[in-house]
Amino acid sequence: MKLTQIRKKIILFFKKQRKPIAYDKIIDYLKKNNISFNRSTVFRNLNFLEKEGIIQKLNFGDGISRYEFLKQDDHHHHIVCLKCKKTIDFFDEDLDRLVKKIEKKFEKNKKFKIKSHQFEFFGYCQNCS
Amino acid sequence: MKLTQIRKKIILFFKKQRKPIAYDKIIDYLKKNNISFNRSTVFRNLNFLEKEGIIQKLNFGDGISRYEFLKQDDHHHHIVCLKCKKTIDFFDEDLDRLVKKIEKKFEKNKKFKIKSHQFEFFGYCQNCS
DNA sequence: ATCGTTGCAAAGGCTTTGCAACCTG
DNA sequence: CAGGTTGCAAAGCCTTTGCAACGAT
Repeated sequence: MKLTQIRKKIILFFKKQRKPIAYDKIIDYLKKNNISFNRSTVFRNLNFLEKEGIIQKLNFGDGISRYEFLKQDDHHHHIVCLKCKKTIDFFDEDLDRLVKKIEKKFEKNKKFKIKSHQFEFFGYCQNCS
Repeated sequence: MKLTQIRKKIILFFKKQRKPIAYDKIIDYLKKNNISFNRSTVFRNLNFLEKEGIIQKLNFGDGISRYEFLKQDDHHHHIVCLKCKKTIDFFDEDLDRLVKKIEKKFEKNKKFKIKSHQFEFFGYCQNCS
């Protein structure tokens, strides 16, 4: 992986934020910091970084792709405000255990090779409700 | 709600299928059955039927909206094949209980009013793996 | 007859692509 | 220096919208 200028900036932004970021927030950031960019390049980098496992694509059901910096052993889920899109991370040990159990069951019974899952809650945060 | 010709056909299709259907599958169906349609009208009906709670929008993380006929007391989740997009429904009582517990916890601690959640598994079905 | 719904055409928003030029390693 | 990466411009999708005409109740 080549560390081009724009790629560095994007990775840095993800590292600093450590939360789900939509494409247009990245554009805002680049503009605000007078970093020259091209939209295709930003998209290409998002796809690339996702493929490399550096960021993770998230999907809050509003048609907007968000990405989040991915640390190892950092499995967590999100609670997403339907209005302001603020997110809270959460991890629940019981849930994790149960999910693993369910996965095993389906690999066995339905011969379905489970690769990933998405689990997010939606609602309204204190400000928005 | 007016039962126009096209709306009837779309609802009928959802009722017959009882599984997640993408927009273009609906178009295919209408074409195959020589039902005249207009793309905007199909979209408008999908939005309308979702708003009315007749169908439910699903989100499998591939950027394609899928909709599924919604029965009352029919809460279930999906296991989705990453390749052919075939889905298996599943319902797990323990999971349901745990989800409710988690929701309560977050409403209390984080003052987050939970409205919905998405929980889907992804992997490869027997044919595709 | 009313008012929700449709068809049409156009546009909007997000994302991808081909190609030549460029820059990183 | 080579091959990955970028910039540009264009196009591809999916989806929405304004408006006049239509049709279900």
